[in-house]
Amino acid sequence: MAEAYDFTAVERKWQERWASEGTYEVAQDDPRPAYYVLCMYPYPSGRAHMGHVRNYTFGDLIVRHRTMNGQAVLSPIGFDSFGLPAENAAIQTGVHPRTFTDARIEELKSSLKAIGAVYDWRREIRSHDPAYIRWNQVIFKRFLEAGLAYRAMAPVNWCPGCQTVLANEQVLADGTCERSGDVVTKRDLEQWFFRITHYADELLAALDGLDWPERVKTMQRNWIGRSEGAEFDLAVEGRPDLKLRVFTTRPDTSFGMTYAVLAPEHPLVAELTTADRRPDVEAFVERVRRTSEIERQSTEGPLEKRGVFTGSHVANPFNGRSIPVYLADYVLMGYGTGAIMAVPGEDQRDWDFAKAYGLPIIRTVEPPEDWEGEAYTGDGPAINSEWLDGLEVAAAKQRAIEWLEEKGLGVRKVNYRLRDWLVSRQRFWGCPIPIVYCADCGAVPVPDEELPVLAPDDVEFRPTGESPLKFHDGFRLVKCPSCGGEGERETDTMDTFVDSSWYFLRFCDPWATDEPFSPAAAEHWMPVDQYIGGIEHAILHLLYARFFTKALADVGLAPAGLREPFSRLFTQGMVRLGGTRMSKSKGNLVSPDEVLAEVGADALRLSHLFAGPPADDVDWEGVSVEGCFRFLNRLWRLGTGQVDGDIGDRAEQDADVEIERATHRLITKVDQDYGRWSYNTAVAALMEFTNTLYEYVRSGARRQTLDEAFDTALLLLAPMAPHMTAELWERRRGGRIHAMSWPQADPELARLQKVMLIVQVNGKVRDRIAVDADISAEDAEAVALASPRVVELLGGRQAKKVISRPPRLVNVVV
RNA sequence: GCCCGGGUGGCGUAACCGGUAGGCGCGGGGGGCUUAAACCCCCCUGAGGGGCAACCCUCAUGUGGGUUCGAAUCCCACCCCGGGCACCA
Repeated sequence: MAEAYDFTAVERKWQERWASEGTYEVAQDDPRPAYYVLCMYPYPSGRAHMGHVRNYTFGDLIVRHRTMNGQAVLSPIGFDSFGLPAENAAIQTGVHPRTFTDARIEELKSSLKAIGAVYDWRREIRSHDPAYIRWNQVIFKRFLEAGLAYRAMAPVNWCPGCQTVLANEQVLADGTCERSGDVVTKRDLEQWFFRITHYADELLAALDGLDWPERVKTMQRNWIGRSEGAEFDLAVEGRPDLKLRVFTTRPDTSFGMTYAVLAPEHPLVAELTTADRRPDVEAFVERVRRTSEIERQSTEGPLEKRGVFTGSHVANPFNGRSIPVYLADYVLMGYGTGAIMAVPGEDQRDWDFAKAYGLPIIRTVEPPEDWEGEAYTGDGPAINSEWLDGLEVAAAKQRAIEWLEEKGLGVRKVNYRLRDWLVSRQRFWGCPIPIVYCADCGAVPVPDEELPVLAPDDVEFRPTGESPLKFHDGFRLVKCPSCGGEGERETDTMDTFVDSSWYFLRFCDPWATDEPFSPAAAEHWMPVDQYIGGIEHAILHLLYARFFTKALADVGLAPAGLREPFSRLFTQGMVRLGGTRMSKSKGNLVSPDEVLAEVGADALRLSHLFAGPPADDVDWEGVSVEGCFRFLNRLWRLGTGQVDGDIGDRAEQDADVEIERATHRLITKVDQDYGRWSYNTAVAALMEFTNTLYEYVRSGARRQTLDEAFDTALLLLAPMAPHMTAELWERRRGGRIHAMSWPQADPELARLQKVMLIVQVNGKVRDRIAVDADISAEDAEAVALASPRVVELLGGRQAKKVISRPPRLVNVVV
């Protein structure tokens, strides 16, 4: 029966079975403990790429592993199906984005099935599904009612490539668009925002309790950027009607302020500019306005050109001293009050500016004696600060804030770098914002019973860069829901990150028709126990989803106690090729389909798992598909009796007991590895074990021992290579391997009984002696000293010291 | 500049709590099977040296120091690679 493994037939057979038997469909009333595994909502870009395969292999493996461990595992999937590529395709080909998108979804679905990933397909979600759109719009309205959504005029990020505005999170540090790479410009537009800043403190504090990679948490902390300090007013000299409010994190250094600075966009600029300074100031403001955001953000450029004196002076409330007011491009209107007090002694930027403009510098913190730098930002006693003198920084801060509050001059204040989330997008292929504008009533929400607001199909896609909705009168011109007068529909759609901010909740109850999801279902499944995705979403998606979860709980749509969506997050590494990221534009894609055709799904999955630690990037060039394929075929031959050797029934001998013991050690090892995401070493252990079984068969095996050992290995491998293990199990034992219980190691059997004792002399290995695993320190020492090698090396000398660490090691020091 | 990761054979990786560095796989070499090749099976494979041999010795985990009986692992300094943040007052 020399039957080669026919992966094509076996994979098809089992994929059909898993689907037809509904193996991974779960219900809320399942008595087993609930467990929720989720891979990040994929954008349907067609056939899966290697990054997808890696991601979904991990996800699928966990689903199967947890199920074998007796849990009711919720494993849903859906498609983040709104977005620009479909709209761009429509402009190029005239095909409607829905047609385009649905075709891509089918491709991705068939890819997922082809790698053997299993889901509760009944729960599938698509963002562009009218039912999903409806609940998106309802959520928008609830946020609006709760004050968590609002419309405001603001200088916003405009991406000329995407022809839409972007959220701050979607603009990279270099001022380019996260999606298209175009340079983002600023525009003043009236747009819709979500008040994510309302949750700034909670979003920050709750990070501590999350089992997430520290790297991701740090990135979120930086992004939220909390800083504590004080806000207070500076009286404008000669203008009792004006005050200049500043924010500082260092109120303790206030006695050292020697000038103040406004952002060029500050509303008081005109008021504070004196007649003789006006030409210079206006020229400066004009120049800054023309400067691109990137240039302005860069630290480059001569400081002399980056500021200008206004001609006005303000009073330092701490000592009444008069200080000049400047404008500088490095002060940002969007943060704090858009104005600062400058303390060059303790802030390097202020120091540099003071040097450039010949402004005085007063130190208010005593630097260490060996201090050779310029501005000193470290700890130390206050100096030159009257009643703060001698206090350390933290105490001086508190004292200064108390003083400001006592005198009614200012308040303690916390500021965040985080801005509200701009959700308007001037695009067609997204969820319409359910608002009608009326000359009399203003912005009126569309009544719930009229939802969803759906984009019309009879639109023409033209490369004008503007949303076709703007030119579709049938869509745009409507009656005001409030007064019945002439109204105009909002033609902007929502950021697609809105869709991915609550899909994991909808998965709990995708059948709900009266609400986005039933709170009871969310209560049952949420939070997601294991979330898996790429590090690239560290800020964007993961921060938005956290905000949504809190906001939905607060508006009563989600359980009140549900504050965080993802208890545990795993961020897998990227798949690269030849050192660079695989991408369509680079033309360096390795298609999973080709690999699938050559070696099948199990070998492809194992290749990803074996390639290295899941959190690390992998270079596909170094991935050994062959090795995994060979391993599977070796396993197949062993499992189907195609290995030469002597297998018979007999009484148990020492060699058999050794195999039994090795089997239990394998269980311990592999089980541990599953628990710590160390699949590469789990695969290595299974390979090693298979090699051991080959030797065992060659040297004469006891049938029962071999079968138990082999079947245990199959069980351990079942989550990783589901097709072959299912087939072998059915042939050998009958039934479904994935319905079996996860093997349990017998600790007594797993324990080694004989160990190699390493004998060192002066830290160098000089002998190895087999000893009992439970040998005492004294016995180990005696054995070691009796070793001929040791006796020889000692040459009659007395050991100065003997370190005995049974059962592994004895070190003889002479 | 600051904050995280990471530098181990020809390559990808392993070594979990300071205790045999190199397990697994790739690649390479040798042998078997075969008319032949592929597949498959077995053995060898860090570098250098010694021995007829079983074996033995020395060196080796980015570099340089340190702690320790003992360091890939801990500490200090430095170099290189990857990632994040970077006028946020």
